[in-house]
Amino acid sequence: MGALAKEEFLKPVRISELIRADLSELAIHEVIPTERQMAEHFGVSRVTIQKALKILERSGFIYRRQGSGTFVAPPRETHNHSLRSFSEDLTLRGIEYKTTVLDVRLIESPEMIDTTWARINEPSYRIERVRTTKKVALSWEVSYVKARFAPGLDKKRLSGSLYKLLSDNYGQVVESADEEISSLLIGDEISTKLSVLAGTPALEIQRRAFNKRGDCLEIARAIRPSGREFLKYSVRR
Amino acid sequence: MGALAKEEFLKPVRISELIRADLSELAIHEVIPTERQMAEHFGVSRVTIQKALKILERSGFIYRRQGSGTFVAPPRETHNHSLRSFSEDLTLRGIEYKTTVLDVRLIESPEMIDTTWARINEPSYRIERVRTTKKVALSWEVSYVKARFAPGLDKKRLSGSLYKLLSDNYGQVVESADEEISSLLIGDEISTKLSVLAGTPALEIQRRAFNKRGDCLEIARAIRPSGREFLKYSVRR
DNA sequence: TTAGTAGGTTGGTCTAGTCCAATTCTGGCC
DNA sequence: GGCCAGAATTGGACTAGACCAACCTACTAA
Repeated sequence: MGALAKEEFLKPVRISELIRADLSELAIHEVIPTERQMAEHFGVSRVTIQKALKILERSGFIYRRQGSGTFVAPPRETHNHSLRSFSEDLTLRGIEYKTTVLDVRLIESPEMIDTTWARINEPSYRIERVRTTKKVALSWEVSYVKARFAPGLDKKRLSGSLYKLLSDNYGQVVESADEEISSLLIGDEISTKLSVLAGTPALEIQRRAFNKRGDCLEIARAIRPSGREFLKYSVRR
Repeated sequence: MGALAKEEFLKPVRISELIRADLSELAIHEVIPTERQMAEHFGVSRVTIQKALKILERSGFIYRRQGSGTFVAPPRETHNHSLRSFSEDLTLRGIEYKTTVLDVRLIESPEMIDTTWARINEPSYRIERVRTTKKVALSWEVSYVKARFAPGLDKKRLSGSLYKLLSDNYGQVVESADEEISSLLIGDEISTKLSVLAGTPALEIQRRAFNKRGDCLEIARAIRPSGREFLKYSVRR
């Protein structure tokens, strides 16, 4: 503790980052300092340390055993799976891609919205896009974004992340999403748009994205031809 | 608090269930009692109430706004996605199915384990199963379970949930799992085992399951022909 | 009417301390 | 040497209380 500046902010998240940085110095299954030691070291209460350790435990960096101590967990390939839009997903995986906007349109009358995979009862923007790398077609996507959450969306640049745009321009943060995944064979229409052979097996992903209050912001459907491309999920009880 | 029996357990989880039961009486977006009121009502501290509400918030039943209150969230179709084995998944969705064990075998020498989707370096049980409903083939699955975590596994009944068996008989609880999903066309070998036409599009799911300490208990691969069957995921940031 | 301010309410966060349960350590006994 | 009982340690869970920031409302002044 010593004579540290009191102005510093040491929330559990911050502390968990500090602890996490030290973990790399330690061997797998090595014990780390006790809660009480850390509380004194960081000059905070034990509850705060417990929250920091809880974060690291949920993230799979440590595991804990009552009566014995806290230990460094063996590394895992996909540590953190968080909610990502399709483009964020690609960016994170280091894949360079190009987004082509095929169509953006405001559909005023709800009955004209032709989604078969989810109902939407209000004016929405329909965004049709294709993502490609240098040579390979990655995905064809249609999103419906409710117009009241993003007025004037058709005037914006849609070649980047849709979620980032919603957050930066409209304060609408996607908090959770349901996804349904199925497989299908690519038909004629999409095969030309993606420049792949008709009959190629593909993943079909249908997504509904929600903000904190449970409002559905977006529904989307994506077709991803599978050239050994995987969707990764990490789930826990 | 009064003269309540001290033996009762009122943990945050229990309280969250009590609150959750009352939610159905309320309208969507209706405000619920404040933390302080609930703390007094249940005779616990405010921190405990906060933990209970945190559970409900994460599950999507309520949303909260600082300075204003806690509110009932609109219902969502898939509220809780938790980690399930393939069979738990089917049971929860109310699908009656039959499990046929095609093969169970202890593979003593690691180099004989022929997984192409994950490395496994120690003796393991290989379990090959097929799941069917009355008429439709649901999935073909191969699991490798490390033998040191489940000695004598081949003597057990494998027609139920593998995770339940690991938990009940060996104390090995699956805490988290990585899944990779891709699509493929069903080939000759699996088409006969599943009684579907070769060339049918299908989902390919590869799973690695871990206990709390990060030990990999099981790796598995499943093929699910897609007759409009969906895999559902719910993700949050 | 309108704009602005002050005060009370509510969730968000943290502290210091208590009690408990699981585990490990230790010392004595056979 | 081996075993067992008790002490010490560690994480788990909870309490009571404090302070803060966002929010809402009601009153006030222009």
